[in-house]
Amino acid sequence: MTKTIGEIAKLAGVAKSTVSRYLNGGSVSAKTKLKIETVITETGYVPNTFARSLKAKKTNIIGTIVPRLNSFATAQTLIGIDEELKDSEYQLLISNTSQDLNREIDSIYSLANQKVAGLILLATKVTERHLDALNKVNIPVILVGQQSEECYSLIHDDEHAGFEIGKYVIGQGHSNIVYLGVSEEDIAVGVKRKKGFKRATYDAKCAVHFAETDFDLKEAMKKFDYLYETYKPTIIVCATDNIALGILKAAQLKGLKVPDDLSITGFGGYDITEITHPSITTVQYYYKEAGLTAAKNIIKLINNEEIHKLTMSKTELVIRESVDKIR
Amino acid sequence: MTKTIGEIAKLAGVAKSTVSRYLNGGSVSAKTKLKIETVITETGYVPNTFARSLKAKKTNIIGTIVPRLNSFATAQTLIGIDEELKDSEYQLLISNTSQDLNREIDSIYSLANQKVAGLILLATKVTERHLDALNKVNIPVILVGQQSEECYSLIHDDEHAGFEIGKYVIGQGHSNIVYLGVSEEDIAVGVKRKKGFKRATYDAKCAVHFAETDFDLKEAMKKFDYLYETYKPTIIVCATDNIALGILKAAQLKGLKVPDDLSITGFGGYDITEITHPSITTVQYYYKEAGLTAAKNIIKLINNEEIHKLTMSKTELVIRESVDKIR
DNA sequence: CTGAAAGCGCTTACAG
DNA sequence: CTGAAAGCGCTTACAG
Repeated sequence: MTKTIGEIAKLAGVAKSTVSRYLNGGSVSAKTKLKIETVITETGYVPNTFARSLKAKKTNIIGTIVPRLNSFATAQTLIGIDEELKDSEYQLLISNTSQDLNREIDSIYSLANQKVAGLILLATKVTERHLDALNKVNIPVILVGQQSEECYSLIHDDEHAGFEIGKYVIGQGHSNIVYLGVSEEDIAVGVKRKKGFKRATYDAKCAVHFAETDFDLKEAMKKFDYLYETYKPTIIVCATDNIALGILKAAQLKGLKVPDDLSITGFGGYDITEITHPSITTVQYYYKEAGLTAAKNIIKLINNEEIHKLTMSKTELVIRESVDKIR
Repeated sequence: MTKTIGEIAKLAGVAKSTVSRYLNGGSVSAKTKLKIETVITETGYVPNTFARSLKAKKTNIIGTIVPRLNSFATAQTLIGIDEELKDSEYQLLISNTSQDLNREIDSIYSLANQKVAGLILLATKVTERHLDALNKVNIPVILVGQQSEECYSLIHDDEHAGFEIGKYVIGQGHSNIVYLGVSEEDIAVGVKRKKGFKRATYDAKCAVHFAETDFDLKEAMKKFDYLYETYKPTIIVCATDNIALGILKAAQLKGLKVPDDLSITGFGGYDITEITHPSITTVQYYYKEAGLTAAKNIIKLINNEEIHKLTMSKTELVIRESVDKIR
């Protein structure tokens, strides 16, 4: 059924090597080119990827390692990568790790073993083991979401995002604030967003109470009562939209009116924050665009073109209904 | 750097074919087995996938074609598949089509060309072209979400789901109902859910107005005003949670209180329906479990084991806050 | 520009 | 149980 390069060669009356050269853009005369072209379209010939990869010792696959499949940020980033890659000669291979660090490391080696042309790593944390693995496999890599001195990285401007939220919250007159962040192990979400927020609120005469939770919505809900009762804040600034969603739900379950009784903000710009009632004031992250850029960059790296060590994706404050003006 | 089977053979003092046999579970004596084992662990040898696939003319890849990446249903199904496959000898390859029918067909051929061992197709529609392609490529296939006589299928019990919602809505005393469905081109969502709902409401003395929208949340929002003004329903039964989310938002924007002024239901059991205020009464679909089962089934097919032509995934009514009791 | 030959790293009958 | 040999479908120097 499926043809080989040898059969194509025979049908076209040329040598295998000539067909191969035609396929790979080598020098072929106009008329042999035509002959081969005809045969190929007639037969619907498609080269065998394995044979090709075996010889060439590389593939046209871009491996993308993601921590989870069911996240807005992941999905959008993947969509961006996919969009950029689908019309290129590269193919996207997605490897999910379910937030298991070991699987993440394993995936690096396993994808390298499959001779992927490049690697995009949607990172939540960059450990020594990551760096070590990336070093060993020695293929082009782009980190997305976290930054490392030793890698090409694409990050969102978390600190700026935090700063914008901080400025806005102060501007709305809030002076008793809970900042509900996440562990500082996560540099982007845990450290930088908070840092930007601190910088914006530092000079203002306001109390900011810092608390921590994880990325889980339900966990945030559980934390709500304690935070609200302890600090009686007029606003809870949440380090992710997901956390904000949890706080919103918990507040509403308690019978509070948002934003009249309590204001809430998030980070990320997940679609759903526009749909809740009230809609949530947040900072828009451009995940899809980041994916596009990451894909473009990895292709450049593969082609030995220069790219910046660090690419910054912008963020933008989106003012909606969940923040009250305090007078 | 990376070793070949030949080097392993030399180090172990045996022939390549013996190493190969060891690798593939052929008969090898205990002591040669030990020798080879030692060398392999010492060297960290990993067989070259391409060489293997080239010879064997097949891979251990399960291709999964998805219509979109940013959907709760897709994500959950993929998580299920991934979970089942990650500890097996098979690898998951995800191919996104962005709801482009042509890309869907292309993906079938392209994955077949890559000699995937099996194919899982998260289908929204099954056309002649699909069947044709599936037929031609002649590899094990499982359809998920839609059913076809000519394929192994795994579907959710849409009709039952529709029936349950219908029974519940009637039981709550609603008699002026809008059923907001989708195009009948989609058998599962457009036809079966409605059919079940009709069956449940047929005998009741109530008015059901059938309307249609697409899968887009914003589109549903746009439809709201007309539906509400025209029919003055006490409830809008939406064919997906996404549509329900749109209707909920539109109703709230109009200043209606849900469920006091208007009740709303969905289908799917998306996480977010639990978080909205009010939470949405819906039918829980078990996407992740469906993914697990699909993966198990495709492996059985690959191994020439028997499976049922049709597997039904159950659905379950989840009563929450968005439906009022009418007296 | 074109072709013959070697080789990529594995597996698979076939002998022994 | 074990090994030598052929071959999977391609690409890549090397001659011409």
